[in-house]
Amino acid sequence: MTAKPARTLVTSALPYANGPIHIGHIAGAYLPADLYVRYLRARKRDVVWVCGSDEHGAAITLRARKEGTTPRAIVDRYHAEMQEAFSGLDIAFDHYDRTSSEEHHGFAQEFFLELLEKGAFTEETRQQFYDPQEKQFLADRYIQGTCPKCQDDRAYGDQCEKCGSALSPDELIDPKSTLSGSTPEMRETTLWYLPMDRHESWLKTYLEDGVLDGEQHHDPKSWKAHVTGQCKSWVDGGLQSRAMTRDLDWGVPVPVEGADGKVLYVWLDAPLGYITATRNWAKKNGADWAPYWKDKDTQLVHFIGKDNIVFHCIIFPILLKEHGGYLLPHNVPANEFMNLEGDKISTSRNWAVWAKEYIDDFPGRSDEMRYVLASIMPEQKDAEFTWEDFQSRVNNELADVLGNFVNRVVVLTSKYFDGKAPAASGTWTSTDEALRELMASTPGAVGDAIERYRFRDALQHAMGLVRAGNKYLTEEEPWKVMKTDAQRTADILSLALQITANAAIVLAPFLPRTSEKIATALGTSDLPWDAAGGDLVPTGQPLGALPILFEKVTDEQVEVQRAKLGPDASQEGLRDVEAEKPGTSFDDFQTMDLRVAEVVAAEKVKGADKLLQLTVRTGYDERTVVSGIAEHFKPEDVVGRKVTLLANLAPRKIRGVVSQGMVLMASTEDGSLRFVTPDEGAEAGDIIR
RNA sequence: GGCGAGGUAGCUCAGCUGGUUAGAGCGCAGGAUUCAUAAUCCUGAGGUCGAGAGUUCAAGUCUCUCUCUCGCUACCA
Repeated sequence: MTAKPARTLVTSALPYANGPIHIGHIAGAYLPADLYVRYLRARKRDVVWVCGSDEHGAAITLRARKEGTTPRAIVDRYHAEMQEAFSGLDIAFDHYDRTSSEEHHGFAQEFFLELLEKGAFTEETRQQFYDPQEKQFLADRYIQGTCPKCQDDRAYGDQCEKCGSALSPDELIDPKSTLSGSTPEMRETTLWYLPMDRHESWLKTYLEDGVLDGEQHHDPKSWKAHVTGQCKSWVDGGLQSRAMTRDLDWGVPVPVEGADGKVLYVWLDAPLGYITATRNWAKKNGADWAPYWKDKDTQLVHFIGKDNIVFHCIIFPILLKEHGGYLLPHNVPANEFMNLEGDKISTSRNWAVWAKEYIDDFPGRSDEMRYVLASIMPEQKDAEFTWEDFQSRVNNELADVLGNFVNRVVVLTSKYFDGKAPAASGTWTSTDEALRELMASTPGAVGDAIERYRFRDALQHAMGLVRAGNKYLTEEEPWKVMKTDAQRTADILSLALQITANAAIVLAPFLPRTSEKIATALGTSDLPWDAAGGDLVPTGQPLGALPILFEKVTDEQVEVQRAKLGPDASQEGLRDVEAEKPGTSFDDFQTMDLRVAEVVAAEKVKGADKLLQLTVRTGYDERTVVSGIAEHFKPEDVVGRKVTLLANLAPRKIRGVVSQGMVLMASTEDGSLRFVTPDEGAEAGDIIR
């Protein structure tokens, strides 16, 4: 993109509406987009930024069931909560939409039908069980019946757990739906697949050379290495067909006769939400949405986290191109992940800094969090947020360098020139000239960095101007010069005021609130980016009030925040774990044969990361058990241990090895495993009951 | 197991197409200074650029092997 685009459409990943927003989300896809868009707006470019809640998918229905409520209630709650979190951090979308809206359903269906007409999908028609009561087709796992081989009456549609034989649903005797218990009927159904292998050739050119339809589309070197790298590895590895519909009752219904109980796959549904959002933005603002998605001189940029790369760079582009008429992304500046206090961010372990809680605890201090996240943004590798680092950046950089600089300038001007911008003589010393050059070049440096998605670098440039201002004041010592030379003092402070005004402009994308406060203190409300680099505060302009820009973060505040991490203490030991399974019977329990066993040998299964092949002694035989614990235990750690064995589990071939039983493990909150070990004195072969 | 991205000063990170003594911020040590939110400024110490081998007149920067971290994926739940 050397030529300036006529307009830019920016999207941020649609956050999934089943949990609150934390700083990892913010630093990944929202703050960078916000910085980029604020900058473009300041440059008076035509830019629209859309986002919205992703409200479909199985995870939401499961959560609703667990909480005893409806999917609608879940998404309504999080839709509201997420908007609050974003606005608390001044993440200012032009439009924030949601995928459960009527407009989106209508548009997504229309889009799907056009793709269908154009033959973008391959159709596979087959007989599948249908639950008339639940009005949906049943995945193999949702059907239970009697195994034709061993007559066990709890065989699933894909496999009998008792004898281990692989089954297909129609082999089952007396099949039942596990959803309703009713007898399913066979119906003809169509599945739609996206055959991605058809698209390998143009994708390769698009990703590697930035060429699309024979034209230069974007500069591939401007893409981040990890984005291009991951995409190329997918395409080179050969693309597979991917199902574009799911059997679910919560989502965009497939708009085809006889497709009851089928919805569009979320990865078809969600990115189309970008387009819906743009349409709704246009409707709201009396604008035309089409140029933003269809005109060749529009630039399309997707901000996402690294886990979404393939969908935005491969699958969505395929859909857009197949449909025709739509633009493909010109850049996808995906960020890596943000870690927290030495560990991964985890919603379930409450190892996160929640955007909403931050604003509750630090009201009005969104700029501080924006600043810190921008300075440590995971642009090319994973980054780490710690509260100590937060404190040190806020105190040393924002309060001491920026806040104090502005304060010095305003106080000196008030003291010596009655609070009005003094008149400069017009002759500058070489020191002055050097500083004026930096002032002139800083907006360009900041802007270039932002346009290349180098936000930390941009912030460094902006803060560099402030640092230079501090140095200038210290070296020129206006408080001494004033005693002998009022005009020279006026020159110094005049320049310092221009530096302050320029800093307010280049920092505005990062620190919108602070920038406004500085403008007010300089007696103006209008500091346009296009005037940056030169003199912005006219002679004689009366200065306004300057509040303390940044309070220091205290050690106590840091401690409070750190103490909040991890399992919630107020819950008094109650954990947020999976709901209990529905009741079972004593008879059912009796079918399981649990025994104490001793591991006598262990080795890694070749070609598998997670599997250990164990030889266990039961007291009456020795057998092989394959266990998925290799990531947590080395073979030498488990030999000699007494374990709990589910002895009568149907044998099953795993990675070429027949496993005769299962070793019971406790799964801890952090995802690691512990053996269920009998107390001292229990011997191999002891029966557990 | 396959693939991708990383591993650079105590900490957080920059280092584009290979080129003289490897950089920034913080922290640390010493000094200057007082207009200012005990703030600011200067100077300094500090790195065998994950390990090993290779290509080259020259490698943090290219090639190969190994190792660790993160992600995708497979096998697995």
